[in-house]
Amino acid sequence: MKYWLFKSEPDCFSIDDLERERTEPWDGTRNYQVRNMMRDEISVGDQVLFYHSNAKKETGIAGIAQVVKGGYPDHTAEDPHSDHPDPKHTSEKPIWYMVDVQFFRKFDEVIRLSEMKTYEQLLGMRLLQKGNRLSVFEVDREHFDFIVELSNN
DNA sequence: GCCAACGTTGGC
DNA sequence: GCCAACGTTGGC
Repeated sequence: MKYWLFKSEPDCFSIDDLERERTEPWDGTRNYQVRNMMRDEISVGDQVLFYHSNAKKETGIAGIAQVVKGGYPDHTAEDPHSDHPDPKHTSEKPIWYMVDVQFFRKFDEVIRLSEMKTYEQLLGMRLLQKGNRLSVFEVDREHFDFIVELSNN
């Protein structure tokens, strides 16, 4: 089993939205590195830290989700009215992929980015490295476990 | 709203 | 293949 961090702007889609919907396709990713992970690496049963980026109040990790469907073509790319259409993507030759995630748990309090920066144990996390703009990346188990512990305090 | 750090595009 | 210009991300 692998661990991941998925970023979402809460104004657009938050942990509360996922809790209400229960399961959602993580569509709209238009970055090749993320595409490769969606297509090849993220699989059913993997755990996901749900990160609120660009949040008005609390930027940080808001809860946990679980992958319930592995990579499959992101058909929203075919829809000219979607947020991120791509005419080069077709159902015969898909370019973009997505996975389905299911709500697992919402943290009582968002674990803020500013708080995470204070823990030596998390310094290696990609999230805390300068210039990191990937919206999806793998998380080490130790970092995942540490964050889950923080959420229980 | 500002701006640093990327990623992508396109001319050459 | 290089690289400037442009667009996007995302913290602050």
